[in-house]
Amino acid sequence: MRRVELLEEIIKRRLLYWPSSEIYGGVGGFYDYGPLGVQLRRNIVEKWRRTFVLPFQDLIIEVETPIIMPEPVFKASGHLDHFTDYVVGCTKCGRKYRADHLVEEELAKRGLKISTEGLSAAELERLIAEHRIVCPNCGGPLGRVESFNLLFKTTIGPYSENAGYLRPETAQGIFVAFPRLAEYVGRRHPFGVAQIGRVARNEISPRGGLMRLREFTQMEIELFFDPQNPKCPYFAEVEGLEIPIVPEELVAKGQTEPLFLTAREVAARGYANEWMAFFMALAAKFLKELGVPLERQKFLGKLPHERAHYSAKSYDQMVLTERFGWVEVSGHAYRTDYDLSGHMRHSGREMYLERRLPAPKEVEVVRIYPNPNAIREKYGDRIGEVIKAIKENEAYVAKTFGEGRQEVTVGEYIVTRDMVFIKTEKRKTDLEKFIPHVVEPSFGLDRIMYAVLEHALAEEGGRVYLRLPADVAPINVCILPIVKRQDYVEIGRSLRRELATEGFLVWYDDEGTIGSRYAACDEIGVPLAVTIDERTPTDGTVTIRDRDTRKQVRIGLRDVAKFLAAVRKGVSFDEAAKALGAMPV
RNA sequence: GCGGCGGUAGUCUAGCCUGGUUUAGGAUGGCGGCCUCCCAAGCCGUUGAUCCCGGGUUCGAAUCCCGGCCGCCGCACCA
Repeated sequence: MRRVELLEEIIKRRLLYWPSSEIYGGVGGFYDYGPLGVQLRRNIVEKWRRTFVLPFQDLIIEVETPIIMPEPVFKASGHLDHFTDYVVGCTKCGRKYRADHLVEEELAKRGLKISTEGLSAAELERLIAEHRIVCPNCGGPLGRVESFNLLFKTTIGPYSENAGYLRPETAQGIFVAFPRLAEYVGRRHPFGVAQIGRVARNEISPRGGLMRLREFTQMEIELFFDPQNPKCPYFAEVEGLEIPIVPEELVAKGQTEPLFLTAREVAARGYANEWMAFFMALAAKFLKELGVPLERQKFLGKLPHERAHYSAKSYDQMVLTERFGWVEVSGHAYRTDYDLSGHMRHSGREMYLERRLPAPKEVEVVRIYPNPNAIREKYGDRIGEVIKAIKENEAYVAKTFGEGRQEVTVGEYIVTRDMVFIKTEKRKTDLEKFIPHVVEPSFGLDRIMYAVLEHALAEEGGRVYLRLPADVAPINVCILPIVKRQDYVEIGRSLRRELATEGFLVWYDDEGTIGSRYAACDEIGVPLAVTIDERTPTDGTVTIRDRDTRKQVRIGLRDVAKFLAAVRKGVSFDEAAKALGAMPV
């Protein structure tokens, strides 16, 4: 725990992050990020984009959607029903249980298999009373069943009945915009949509610093593909990468040790489809490059009852931390067509893509023809709009009536069966509609940032510093005149301005001893330090120092930017020095 | 939400048990200056604390009691 304490102290003192609303006592689960924290987060986000989005930009696009969405979205997504927990407490020992789980388990013990899916609090209470279920811990009587919804609720506009919710995942904004996004990519598939943004969950008890926040940042991709063709065109690029994986079947046996398989093996053994394996391989590489070695990562298969309501298969990417043990930094879910189907059902909007058949086939098409007389009877002059709405949702209308229902809502109109004629026609086509399936990798930025900090912490002798990867370090370089002398200071300040203009984050300091300034820079993970000394004013050279080895070389002032750029790109200190013809010190 | 422990300058911490020389002490940091030419050196000055909040006990509370907030640990929860 000593290392954890050292890290905590640096985080507080150097203001990476701290509890929000502190002067009013603070609220659990909310944190502010300071200047260094913001920069570190931004760099991690950019690295994520460089890993998951930019290389595949012909396939994966990026959007940004609102944090607040209206109630129907979460009705359709299942969050209003499934994001609610029913909790029941023992009146004697005070233990709390998930009411639905408790009822199912207790009745299962008595050989009664029932599903509590969709039951209300009152119905659960009735079951508890009926079957005389008591506290499994102490046998005491159970109290009232209370419901707890993890969605933050708010109202949109001045009318309180217009409910809105803070999104619990960025995904829904993407699903809801699916028709437009599909149009943007020319209705080709597969395609993916990335989103980085804030989400909120009203957690019962936030705990563990950044590990369980009520508001946090997600980096997600919804990858839409044809379930009949689950091939990932870029799979060859990752198939050799290793994935430490504990597949479901081993989790079920109680195994926690991962198998180290290549992405190819993971897909071949059916542990995940190519798309999931693709993202998992990239995720493992991403965390590795952030400083978390593969041996401290694993992808844990989720058993059916552990999965979210929308998921047919899930892996949690876990990393081993000193402070919290194994924590989930990303979730990889196979969401099937759950979300798009749900939104299609609730909104009436079509969520199809088309696949081309190898040979044209004759299909029966159910066509809908509006019955103007019947429509005018009910809607009068608005007949034009109604007909337009019916035409736009022809397939949906046909399907609904096909199921034998007598009315259907399209847009703001209720269309009854008598308002349309339904005709079955035969047609040749080589297109077939389908609702795409979705594979979703979802990353928690805040947790990743913590894991990165913990893994970066280095303690050597009396020295404590952050060995952050150069491309995520919040500050790129420190500029330090060896002493505070006017000509050194001037050179230092102008170098600072020059580098800043070129897009580097620069820390300038001319106060105190050089040793303590090096230490202060190392402590926040600045990879390089430039020192201006007696040679600088005469020959225009400076020394540049490597954070990890404290090794120094001498380069020309005009090469500093090149050196920084190389190191930020991943070139080692020695290689950068060699490439620029640096002189040993 | 339950139980245990904790909360003193930016940071770390002494004092609390045993209430009163404590205008709450130290270290480190910040700021100004001196000195300083390579890995947290020295000197001078200065700045720093709602002792978490509220209430109670008492002549007197950082200190004792109660409630709350926040944090840590365990249990529960984490769709």
